Amino acid sequence: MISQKAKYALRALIMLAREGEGASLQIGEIASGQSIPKKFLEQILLDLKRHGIVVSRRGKAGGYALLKRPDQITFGQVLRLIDGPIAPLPCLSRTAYRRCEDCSDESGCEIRQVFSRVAQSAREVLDRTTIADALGRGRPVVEIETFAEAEAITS
Amino acid sequence: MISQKAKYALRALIMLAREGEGASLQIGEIASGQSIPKKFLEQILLDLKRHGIVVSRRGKAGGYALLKRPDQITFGQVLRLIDGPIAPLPCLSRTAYRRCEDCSDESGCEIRQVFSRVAQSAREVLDRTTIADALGRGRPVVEIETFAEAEAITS
DNA sequence: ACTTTGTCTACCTAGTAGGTAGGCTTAATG
DNA sequence: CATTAAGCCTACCTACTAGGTAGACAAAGT
Repeated sequence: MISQKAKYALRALIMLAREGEGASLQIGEIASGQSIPKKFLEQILLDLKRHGIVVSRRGKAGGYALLKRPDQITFGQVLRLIDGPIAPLPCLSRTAYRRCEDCSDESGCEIRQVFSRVAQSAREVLDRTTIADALGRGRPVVEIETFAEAEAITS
Repeated sequence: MISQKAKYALRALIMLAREGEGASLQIGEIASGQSIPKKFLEQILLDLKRHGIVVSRRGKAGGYALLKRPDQITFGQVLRLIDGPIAPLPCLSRTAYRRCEDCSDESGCEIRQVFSRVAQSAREVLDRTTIADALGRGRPVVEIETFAEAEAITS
């Protein structure tokens, strides 16, 4: 299950993207528009800002706007930065690999083998789908044809 | 991330399956063989028993054995009974559907649409792969379709 | 100055993960 | 029929996390 926080983050980004290029919204507008607790959203946006996805302006008439283009923000990125690794086992994460303590033979681990397929297909969706894709009734997801291309995205 | 408990359950089932048809093992044997805390494993096996996956015999020379055939026990079943729903959103679970509180229009929800693809592919793997599949060095039941997928498995 | 926005730090509460402890029941076996 | 070795059951514990709240401070527009 993805966290409430990640859902809020995605909803906020989608709302900002809908606003159009360069446009900004205030925390309060997003919060009431999406029924997100305002002070909680504050922390989330701050987090997105620290990761360079969004910019803010302070003071009267301040607010938040997207820094990256909607088609350059993937669900995977957002999810990783809010919820942590996507992989179902630490030993399968590319971005935050950790050995399983109790696993003696990683490459022979049957459980790992099965879940590696789950992880792979989850990444395939999440690292390819962008905020822009989610937005319109526009075309779903672009097919990726080469392995190199997939690698580039997954980085 | 799947829980430690689910991993233990799967490892115990795999070990029992390796033992062969009708054969039984004691909690202690499984616990030490797989480095699982014994009293914790006790609870897990009890749970598997209540769900009809495993049978026990009490008293001296007791132990546990598989009740279902290894090819009739899927990873999905085990995961659901230990960790709960597989779906990344409550509103996507088939076995434990729940509306998202704060979602006004479920069918139009962009987040749901994206994650439904993740859920779908996770189910595709987990509900098809059985303990028997995990066992052998034989390849899993599901066809391998993409290069990336093949990469992931051999890695 | 004053007001309205974002920023930062601290804190809170319920629930869960990952176990431990210990008494009770069942069944071989000597 | 007592002993002993297994599973069964209930209770409990500790650390951590999810999902927030609270409130003082800092910048910027008017």
